[in-house]
Amino acid sequence: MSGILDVAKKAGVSASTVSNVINGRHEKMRPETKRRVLEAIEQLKYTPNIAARQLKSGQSCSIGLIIPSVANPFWGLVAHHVERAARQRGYRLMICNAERDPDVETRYAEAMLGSGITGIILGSSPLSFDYLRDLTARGLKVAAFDQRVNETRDVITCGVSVDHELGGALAAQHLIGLGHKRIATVSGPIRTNSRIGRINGVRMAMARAGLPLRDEMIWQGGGVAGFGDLEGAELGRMGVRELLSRDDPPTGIVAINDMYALGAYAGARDLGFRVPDDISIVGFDDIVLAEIAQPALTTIRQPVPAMTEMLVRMLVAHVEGSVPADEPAFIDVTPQLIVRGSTTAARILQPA
Amino acid sequence: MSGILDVAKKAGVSASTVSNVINGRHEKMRPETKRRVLEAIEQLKYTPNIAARQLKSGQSCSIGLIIPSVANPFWGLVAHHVERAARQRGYRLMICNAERDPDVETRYAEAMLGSGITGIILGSSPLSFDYLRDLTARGLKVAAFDQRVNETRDVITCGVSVDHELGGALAAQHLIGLGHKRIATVSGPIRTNSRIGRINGVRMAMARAGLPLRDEMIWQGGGVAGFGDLEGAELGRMGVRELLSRDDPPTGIVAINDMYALGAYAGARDLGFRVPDDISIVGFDDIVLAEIAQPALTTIRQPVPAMTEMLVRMLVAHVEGSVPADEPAFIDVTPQLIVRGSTTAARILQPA
DNA sequence: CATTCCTTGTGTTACGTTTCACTAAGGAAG
DNA sequence: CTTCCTTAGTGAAACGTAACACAAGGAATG
Repeated sequence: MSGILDVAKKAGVSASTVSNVINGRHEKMRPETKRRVLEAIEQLKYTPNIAARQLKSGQSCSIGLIIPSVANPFWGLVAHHVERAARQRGYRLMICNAERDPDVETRYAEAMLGSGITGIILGSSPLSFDYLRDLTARGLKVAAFDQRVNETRDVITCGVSVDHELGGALAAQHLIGLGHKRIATVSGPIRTNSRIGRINGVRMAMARAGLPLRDEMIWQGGGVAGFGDLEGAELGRMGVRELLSRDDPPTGIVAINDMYALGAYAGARDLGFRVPDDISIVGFDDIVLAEIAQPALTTIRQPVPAMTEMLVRMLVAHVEGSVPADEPAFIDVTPQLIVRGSTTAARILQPA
Repeated sequence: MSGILDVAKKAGVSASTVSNVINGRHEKMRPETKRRVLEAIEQLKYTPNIAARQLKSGQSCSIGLIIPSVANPFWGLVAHHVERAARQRGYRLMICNAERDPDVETRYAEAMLGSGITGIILGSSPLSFDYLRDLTARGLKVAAFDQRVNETRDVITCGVSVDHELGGALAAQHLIGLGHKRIATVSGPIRTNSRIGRINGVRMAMARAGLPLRDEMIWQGGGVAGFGDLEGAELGRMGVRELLSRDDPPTGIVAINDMYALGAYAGARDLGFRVPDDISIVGFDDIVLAEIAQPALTTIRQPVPAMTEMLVRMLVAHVEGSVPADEPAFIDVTPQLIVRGSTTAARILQPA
């Protein structure tokens, strides 16, 4: 493994000059010198040692992404776009999967900070960010996907989020507009701000239409600590089975995300209900499979490319310390209702 | 940011002793000393600087995973299990997404090697690994998911793979056993060993049954360089639409993976074909959604947890230089046919 | 009592890079 | 001729840690 000194010797210059070449300070030398150095680098197949560079400069040129659950293709899509946005700015992306477990998230964030990554994007939207306070106190910048402007500004640096309330409301309004009166929600643990927001949106829209969202219509399943979406589809299936087995089953379902919605399809089928004839289902996210599913899933789309672009831009600006003061730290984006085949008019005169 | 010297001063010992405490060489000191050091570490909230440690020791305690396409939940599952296996051994996992683009893969591998990661797992199974030869020459150990023992031993350190030929054959045999005679395959670019293997398996099984797999029944779509699975479902849809529009449409489809298979569902529906009544479809991988889909997808399951466990074990052994000579470098695992609802008996007396 | 050994540490160097102050050479201005 | 500026490049000091050789003090041994 050859170092900067070997290159320097071979090119007949000093290590400083080689460093200057590598780091693009070309104006400080003759073209001839630069050419010799580049040639030496080429011949020795020299690659800068990132650890040493980082140790010295404190910069890592990487950002981190902590994903709630790699099993949900939605987060795969997010990762894909975050990576693109980061790469455009010369940053690499380190992806970690924490299954929404604060302990695991803390460990990863700790490891990243320790390895010189000073900016991370957090995909989960926990109720409290207190467990990250130590890290942010030590210089970590945390950008939150799915976190709207709120009282946690001291620990969260910036955030981009779809308006979850609005999204939930759009979903519910769509069902209400189709004549549905008994609407239920299906979710895993409602212990993230995004989920609470979505459910609240449903509740508000229903309230505006004079329909109460009773507690027993908010189906909630799953374990206690660390809840990925690996089982999301399975939970959706269970939830719908249970809801449809009741005396007074709902005719419309708002699933907490598309994985739950696709699971809900299966749960409805298990009991002989047809989607959408017997039960209308709305998802959230608009993953690729939503369009492919049978029937194609009506869902609330999050504009992922735009969101990740903004988030990465803000995070990088903070990491580089070049954040414009007039730029808002938190940005809300608008979700969009995509109507497909999984929703239809409620049957008239449903049995009470 | 406090360093090892601050801790040493606070505990009244030398930096070496602190280092010994951190690295578990507890037998070299009195319990009392150790306690004082730990206390100082606690009070100062000291975390070792990973860059410095790595620079000094050359070890990074991380392995890398280069994923063909984060948009395919199958790779999400793989990432999940690789991460578990790595963590159990004290390694962190750095995940990168390269969309099967050799240039991107090279860049990421380069970045990882430069940052001290000497072992990576490669998810794609390209026809040639030559583009990695430079990296392996510089010390990178590459473990291949999906690569069977072959002539590339000099560049690939170890590998675990499902027997793709067998998997393809199982899929085809299943269809043949159900009376299907016109069987087609649907895939994106057939330019990985895994895809070639799967198609060959189909071909071999058909040949054994006296059925030729004609070239026009091997539908292949997609672009030229870098082909993710983001569009996998869409390609599956297109492929099946085209195949079913022919004069002599197939009655059975083997999709190159589950995403294509789910896309194939949509393609069949687009043309009014019912699955499985009019067309039987077999997938490959067994992603979570395979069971949820309507109808549930018959597919070839890869035993992901076992595969990742073995792969990580072998890779870590090589990285640590403690590889037992008797351990085989390449392991084949057996795929399993999971029969669900997307396949059924071919209609008797199909129109010629 | 002298020697050897063990325990419990310590001091120093090196890892490969960046950065900053500095300089040698050449030219322009006063 | 001197002074000053610019260009092109140098030298050395860090960054925070691990590793190795070594040392002080006491116990065991001959």
